[in-house]
Amino acid sequence: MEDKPKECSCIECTFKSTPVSLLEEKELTNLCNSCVHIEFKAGENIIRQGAFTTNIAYMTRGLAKVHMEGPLKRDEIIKITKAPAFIGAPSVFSDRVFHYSVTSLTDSKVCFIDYQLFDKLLLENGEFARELIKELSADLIKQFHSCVNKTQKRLNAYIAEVLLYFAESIFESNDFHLPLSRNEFAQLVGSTRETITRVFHDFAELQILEINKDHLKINDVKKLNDISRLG
Amino acid sequence: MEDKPKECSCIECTFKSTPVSLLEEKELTNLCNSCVHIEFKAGENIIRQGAFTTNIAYMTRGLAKVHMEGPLKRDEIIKITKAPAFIGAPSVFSDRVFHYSVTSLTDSKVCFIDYQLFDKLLLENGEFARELIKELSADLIKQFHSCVNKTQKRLNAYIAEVLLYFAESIFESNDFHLPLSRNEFAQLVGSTRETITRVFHDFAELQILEINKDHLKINDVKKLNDISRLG
DNA sequence: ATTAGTTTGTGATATTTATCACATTTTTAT
DNA sequence: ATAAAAATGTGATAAATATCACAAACTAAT
Repeated sequence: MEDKPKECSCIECTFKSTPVSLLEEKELTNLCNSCVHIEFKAGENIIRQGAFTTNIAYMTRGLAKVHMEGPLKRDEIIKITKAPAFIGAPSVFSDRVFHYSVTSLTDSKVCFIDYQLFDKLLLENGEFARELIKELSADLIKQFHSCVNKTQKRLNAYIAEVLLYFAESIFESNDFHLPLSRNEFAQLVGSTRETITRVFHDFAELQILEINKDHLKINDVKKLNDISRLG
Repeated sequence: MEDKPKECSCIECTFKSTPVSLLEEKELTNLCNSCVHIEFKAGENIIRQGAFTTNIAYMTRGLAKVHMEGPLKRDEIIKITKAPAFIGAPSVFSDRVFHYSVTSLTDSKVCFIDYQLFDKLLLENGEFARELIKELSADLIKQFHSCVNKTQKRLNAYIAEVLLYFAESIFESNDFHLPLSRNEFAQLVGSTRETITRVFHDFAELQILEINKDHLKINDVKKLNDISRLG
C-alpha cells in the first residue's frame, strides 16, 4: 500500500457523493489503493442475485436497473438507479449475499471497494457512517412510497408517475430515450408488455405523450401529473 | 446530567437489541438520562405522518402497524413491527419529517431518545453506527422482497404469505389472535375488506385455517406454504 | 337491556388488467 | 442483403378482484 494517490478517479468522486466527500485525505488515499474500477456496457450484469460478495460496489457513472427474480420466477424491477450510488450496499451490510441483481442500462463505471477497508472507514469516520445511514434511510422511505403508490394507484396513474420520475429525476428533461424495453417497463410497474403498449398509446392519443420507439416526449406535464395524482 | 444510571429500563434494552448492546456503560448512562419512556394502549397513535421530529423512537415492548396515507387518501399498512425496533429511524435520519404513521396494535412501550445524543453516539461509537447500518440494510431488503411478492403473487398467495409471517415471525405459533381488523388486513395486503372475508373463508373451507373472529389457527402449514409459493 | 355505532358477511355486478394468438416491425447475425 | 431472432402492436377473451348494496353480528355506551 502506498501513501499517496496514484492516478485514481476516487478524487473526482469527492464532488459527487456526500459520504465520500467526508473522507479525509489519507482515508481517500487508502480507498484509492484498494478499489478496482470496472466499466460495463449497456445491458451487462453488474451484480448477480444470489452471489456472495466481499465488495462494496459504488457506481460512478451510468444508469442501472435493480431487479429481482420474484416467487413466480419472473423478474421484477425494483428501481432505476442513477450514478453516483452505492448499488450493493444493503446486501453487503446485511448478510453479504446479493438479494437482487443490478444490470447496467447505459455504459457505466463501477468502483468495487474492499469491504474490510470500507468497514474500517465506517468504524473510524463517524460522519461517513452517518451519511451512509442517511442514504439508506432515504432509500427506505422512497421504497415505502413507491410500494404504497404502486399498490394504491391504478396502472395508468402509476405509469404516469414513473414517466414523470424519468423526466424529472433521471433525465431532467421532458424529452428522453427510455432506457427500458416495453417488457422491462412492465416489470418496473408490475404489468405486462401488452398493457404498456396500450397505456402509452392512450397517453399519445390524449396528446400527453409523443412516442417514437424508445424516444419519449412529454407534451403535457400537467395532465400527466393529474393522472398520476388522481387517476 | 448525572453520571450513573437511575432506575432506568435502558439497561434491560441491552439484551434485546444488538445496536444498544454495543454501547459502553457511560454511553448507556447518558442514554438513560436523556430518554423518556412512554406507554401506549392498543390503538393509540405513536408516530404521526407529517409531524416534525427531533427524537428517535425505540419501541421496547409491543406490536405496531407502520402505515401511510396513499395518494388516493386511503391508508396502506407498510408493515407490522414487533419490539424491539427503532420505529422512526429512517424518517429522523433523512429529513426529520415522518413519512408514515405508527400505531400500536397491542399495549406497548416506546422510548424517545434525544436526537442530539443519538447522533453523538453514532459519531463516536462506530460499532453502534455499523449495527444501525445493518438494521437499515436488512429492513430495505425485506421491503424489496415484500414489494416484489405483493406485486407478483396473486392475492390469495400473498395473503397466505402474510398469515405465515404472523405465525412464524410475530407470534411463533400457528394459533394466534390477529391484531388487525379485516379492513386493516386488507390495507396490509392491498385489497378490500370483502375480499379478505372471502379468501379467509376459502382457506377455512380447504381445512387450512380455523377462524373464529380474530382468533386464527393454521391447521395445514404445508398447504398454506404451497399456496404462498405457487398460487 | 336497548340503542347506536362499528365491523363483518354475502350476493350481484362492474372494472381492470392479464392472457392468448397472431401480425408487424425492428434488430442482429451471417 | 437476407434470414433469423427479438421486440412490439392489436384484437378478442378470460380471469381476478373491486365495488355496491344490504344484512347480520358484534361492541360499546347510556
